[in-house]
Amino acid sequence: MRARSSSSARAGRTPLAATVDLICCSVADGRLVVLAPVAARGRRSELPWLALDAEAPLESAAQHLARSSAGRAPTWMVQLGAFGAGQRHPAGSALSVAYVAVVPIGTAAPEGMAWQPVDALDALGPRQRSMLEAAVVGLRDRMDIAPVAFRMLPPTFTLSELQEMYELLLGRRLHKASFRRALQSAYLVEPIDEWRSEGRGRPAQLFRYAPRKRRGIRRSVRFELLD
Amino acid sequence: MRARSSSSARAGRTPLAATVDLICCSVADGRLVVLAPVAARGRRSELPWLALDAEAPLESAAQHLARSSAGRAPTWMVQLGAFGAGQRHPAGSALSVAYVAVVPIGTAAPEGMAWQPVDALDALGPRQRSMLEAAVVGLRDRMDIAPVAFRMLPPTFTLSELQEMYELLLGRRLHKASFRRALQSAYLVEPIDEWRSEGRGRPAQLFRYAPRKRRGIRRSVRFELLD
DNA sequence: GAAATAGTGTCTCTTAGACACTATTTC
DNA sequence: GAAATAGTGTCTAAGAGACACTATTTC
Repeated sequence: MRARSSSSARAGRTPLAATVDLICCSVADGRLVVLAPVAARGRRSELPWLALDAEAPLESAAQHLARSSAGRAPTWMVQLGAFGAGQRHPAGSALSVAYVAVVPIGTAAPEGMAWQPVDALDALGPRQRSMLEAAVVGLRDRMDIAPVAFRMLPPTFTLSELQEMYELLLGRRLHKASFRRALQSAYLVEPIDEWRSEGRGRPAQLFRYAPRKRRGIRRSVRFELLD
Repeated sequence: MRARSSSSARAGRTPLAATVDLICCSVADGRLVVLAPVAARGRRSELPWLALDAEAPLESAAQHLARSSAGRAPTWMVQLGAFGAGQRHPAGSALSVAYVAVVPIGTAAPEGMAWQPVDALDALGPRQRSMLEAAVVGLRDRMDIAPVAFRMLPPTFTLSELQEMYELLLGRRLHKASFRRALQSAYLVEPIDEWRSEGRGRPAQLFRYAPRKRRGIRRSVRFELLD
């Protein structure tokens, strides 16, 4: 068979149902959590989704879905990719475009929705399970090039809070002095003239995310292939 | 408006046309090239695509499209994401799922197809142009975690060829000694008992891609945010 | 021998992590 | 003062890039 390319028949002959799905992440009780509608007892859980129509741009649809499920605009969002591939979806759609979004720690879940720890959200359908796994990996992998951790924090935060957020998302402990040194030389935060005392211990200075333009970050070649 | 989640209507009410699109890359004459059907004079160029139906898994559809357009199975392939968003597509589809694939240098284009330098493929439609740009960035960004450069080379190659491939994809020169040192300590290649003489100069030893399992690559935290 | 390409040894500078320390608060 | 948390200075080892060199081929 040689359908080689576009010289074949026009598309549109086989219309299919598609959705935009949302993995909206935040942090609660020191765990990564995801927004999901409260499921009835013993029923399948699912992630928020929206039927996609031909007119609306993907980004708008995702933004709209995020706003309506989280009750506020996400502080960061990115497309994860398309999922389909014979995996069942709650909407019965053939294709789903997944977006991962982030809202700051402490954001309340709207009526009918709840924050579920990502590792405790069992009863998901197969396709949405794949998406959730991709989302967790995706957040971790993008932390070095996108302000994921910052967007999960309130506008002002302490460096310890920032480090804890990094540790949570990366899933491992970090070295305090190294963390601060690297942060310093990246010109990403700016101290504000405010301190916060958290019970015992010396009060911590508050910082704000204020990235300064940096020219040409010239990474060296890295060979971290696993395959 | 509060459609909050899946509690709204079932999807499937608004079926739409979708395609799988392929950005199949290789190298020719020291440039990154992409596979495209030969366009008639003055006509729009386009990238290979395939109408997507509800049954076939995305991966299979992409594999099939790649085989039929390149005349062989790609040596590496990954999904780039979904594109739609009000950008026109040659098939008139509402949604396209893009895959970027790689075949080794020197692969001949099948009848009716041709290798076009990525920076010379002007007359693409808006959606496929976005995909092409995403593909080039995607290849570059994945080089450190996936064997993209290796898959663009024949099974055996010299270290100079490998370095040139890295330089081409990264778009910058690399330091020879550093490159080899890093490669060495990554245990990715294996010398074979064969040398190649390329005209003048000392013959180069041939190598094979033979990654050895490495446990826990523990990258340090990096802050390379641009946003 | 000259030119060209392959491949390596050494030096320096940067940086990540370890360690240990100082600083400031509550009890 | 003890305990707890914030924040820093210094040492060491690893790694990247620069430089210069050796090695092996064709002409």
